[in-house]
Parts: sequence; structure tokens; C-alpha cells
Amino acid sequence: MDATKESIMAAAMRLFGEKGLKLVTVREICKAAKVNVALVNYHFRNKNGLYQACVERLFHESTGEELCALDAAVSDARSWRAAVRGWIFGVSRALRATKGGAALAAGFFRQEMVNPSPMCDLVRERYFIPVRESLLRLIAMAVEDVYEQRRWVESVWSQLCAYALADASWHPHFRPKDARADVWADSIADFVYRQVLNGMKYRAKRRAR
Amino acid sequence: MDATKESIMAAAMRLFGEKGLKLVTVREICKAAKVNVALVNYHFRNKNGLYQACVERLFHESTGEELCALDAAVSDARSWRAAVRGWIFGVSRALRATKGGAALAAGFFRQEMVNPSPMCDLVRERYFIPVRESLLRLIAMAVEDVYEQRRWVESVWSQLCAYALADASWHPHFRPKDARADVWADSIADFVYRQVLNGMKYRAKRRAR
DNA sequence: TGGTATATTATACGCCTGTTTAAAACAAGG
DNA sequence: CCTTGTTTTAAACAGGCGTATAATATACCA
Repeated sequence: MDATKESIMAAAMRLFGEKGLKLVTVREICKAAKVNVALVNYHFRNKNGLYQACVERLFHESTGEELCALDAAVSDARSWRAAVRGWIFGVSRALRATKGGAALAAGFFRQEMVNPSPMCDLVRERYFIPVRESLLRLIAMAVEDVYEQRRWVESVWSQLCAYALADASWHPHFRPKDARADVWADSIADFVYRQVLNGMKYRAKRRAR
Repeated sequence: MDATKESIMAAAMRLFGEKGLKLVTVREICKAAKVNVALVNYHFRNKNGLYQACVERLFHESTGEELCALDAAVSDARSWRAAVRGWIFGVSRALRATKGGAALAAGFFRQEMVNPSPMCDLVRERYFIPVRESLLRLIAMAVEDVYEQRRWVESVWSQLCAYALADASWHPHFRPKDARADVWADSIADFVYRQVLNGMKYRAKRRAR
């Protein structure tokens, strides 16, 4: 039955995203999926095969769509400013998502960043590099020096990632005690946006459209 | 003999910092320290006891000294600008250190950020919070609004942390292919410094001294 | 030098891991 | 109904894990 495979993958994607490849056990996944232990090996060859199937689905299908949506939001923008703002808010919300494919992808990304698995290269090529390069293309419209471009990409990316890379137990310490998580997240995204604008003000050479 | 304890702790601090509490085995540590497996339990009660001893030493002794050195560099500064610059470069170099106590502490910090252990609170209280609050005090000299202060702290901190949080295999992807690691790290630190100055230019209320 | 406390050793225990096996349950076509 | 191929099951496998034990080696003081 195909439902079993789906059930296993759903449980696996959640757990792998939370704890990473090595810290999740096959029995843990099967218990969550309410199936027998041997079915992982029957349907996915072994534990690594299951992990690989999860990564491939996340970063070939769902994240691919999200990247297209991101580029669409950018190209729909009426101005360079609007495009940058759309990119920053899009990535910020994707990285901080708590459910859906984006949240799962962010979990895998976090784990691969700190304790890389053999599938790390795929995550890099299908997620890390494309997302950052779409930002680089935007920045390159306003900054001439290639090193300065890279520093801006690093700046924006690292500020948006910081939250997503930390375990949830850290999150309250990243914001004022009286600030709501989602509101604060957006205020950070807006802060980064204003930082970019402020930095560009005196160096913009040309604007797109 | 006290030398065995030291040998075990040295190997443990290196390995725990690299892979985190759960992914390091007692036998692995003992092999690296060239001692018998049972000695961990004899000298440190159990694996958790050894981890706790490592964390306490790192974050009570050596990091305490480093925090003092940081505050000293800040208070020695001739101007607010110099203090900010001193803080940013000090933290940047500490977080990216490849040897010494700072490098070990950075490793524990990274692992605790992504997969917290029961000792996470200690890391937070003795390292994360003090370092960030020393920055907050600096920022508060130039920014009035408390939320804006927190956003600046978040901004500077996240940009300096991004590199340190990722596994070494990611580092080459964070910089241009032709850039030397240490030179690029300093250019990032300088970029963050200029970002702060540029942001403060129109909001500075008062300066220290 | 002998006796005692400390340090180290080899070995084994019970538990959990990923994976395998052989039998059972099931679906579908002749 | 029986056969054939697929899916699911319970049970077991070898190996690694953290930890405990009992015997041995070492250090040190009377």
C-alpha cells in the first residue's frame, strides 16, 4: 500500500527536521507512523535511504515551488525597493515557518548546517545556493563591487537565518519579553530591509525598472 | 593521577565541541585520550558528569576571562566608535577562533544552539546573555528606543554568529572563492561596524565620553 | 618494608541500535 | 478455490552504547 510509505515519510520528515539524521531512531519513526519497524527497510532499503527520500522530496518538489514563488514575488515588484522587501519578507517567513513544507525544509537545513550528513551537498545545491543567488542578483543591481555584493548577501542572509538556526528553546531570548514572536520577526525583517536601503542610499548606481 | 583527568577533559572538550553531547561516545573520548573506558565513570561519575565538567570549566574560567578582556577593550576605548569596533572585532575573532578556549567554547555554543543538552541553561547564562548585554550597554548609549536597541543587538550578533554556527564544511560557501578566510572574516566585521555607524549617524543622542 | 588508599585494568552486563529473516496476512487472476 | 505476488508481522541477529564489577597495579605513609 502506498499509504504506509506516505505515513513513514511524514513522520520521518518531522523527526529528521527536529533532531537530524543520527539522533532519530528507526523505531522512533515507526512508532510515530504506527507501522512495523521492518517496513522502513522494505520500502526505503535502509535508514539512509529514507532520509535521502525525505531530502529529495523536500528540496526537489516543495522547496522548488517556494523558490519559484520567491522569484515571482521579486519579478512582480514595481521597484527595486519593493523587490528587496519582497525577498526579505519571503525568506524571513519561510525560514520561521512552523508548519508546511517550508518549516520542514528549514529544519533539515538547520541540522545540515551544524552536523552535515552525506546528503548535505544536495541541500546546499538545491536550497542554500539558489536562494542566496537570487538575493545576489538583486543586490548586484545596486552595488558594483563584487566583494561588497557578497558582504551584503552575507549580511541579509545571516540576520534572517540566525533565528531559524537555533532550537526553539532559544527563541524567547532573541526578543524582548513583551514582544510577540511573529510581530518581532516581521520587525526584524523590516529592520534588515531598512538597513539595506540605508546602506544603498549613497552607492546606488542604477535601479531596475 | 591528575594528568589522566586532564587528558580526558582535553579530548572531551574537543570532541563535544565538534559533535555535541549525544553524538560523541565515551569510548571515542577514551581512545583519543589514550585511557581506559572505565576512567570516565571513575573520575566524572558518568558521561553527563564529564560534559558538565567541560561546560563549567569553559564557561566559568576561560570564557569569564575572555569576557573581562572584552569589557576591558571596550572601557579602554577612546571613543564610542572605538568601543563598538573593539567589541565587534573581539567577538568576531573569538567566535571564529580555531584553537584555544574561545574555539572550544564556540563549539559548545554551536551545539547547544541547535540540539540543547540539559546544560544549555548554563551556557546561556554564562556566555550568551553576558556577551549580548555588554553589546546592549554600548548600543544603549546611542539609541533611545529599547526595541531599536534590541534590534541592533540582534543584527550585530547574528551577523557575527552566522559563520560560527555552521559546520566547517560550509565555510567556503560563505565567502568569495578567492578570499582568504581570516581576511574575509575581518572584512565582514568591518562591514558590520560600518553598518552600525551608518545606522547611528542620524539617531545618536549622546556619546560616552 | 609492609599496609592501605587510590588509580587503572580487562571484562562483562543489560539495553538499544539498524538490519535481517522467515512466517503470516493480504490482494487479485485463472 | 487455489495459486501467485506483494505487503506486513513478530522475532531475532550482530554490534555499539553507557555503565558496573572485581581484580590488579601504583603511590604513599607508618
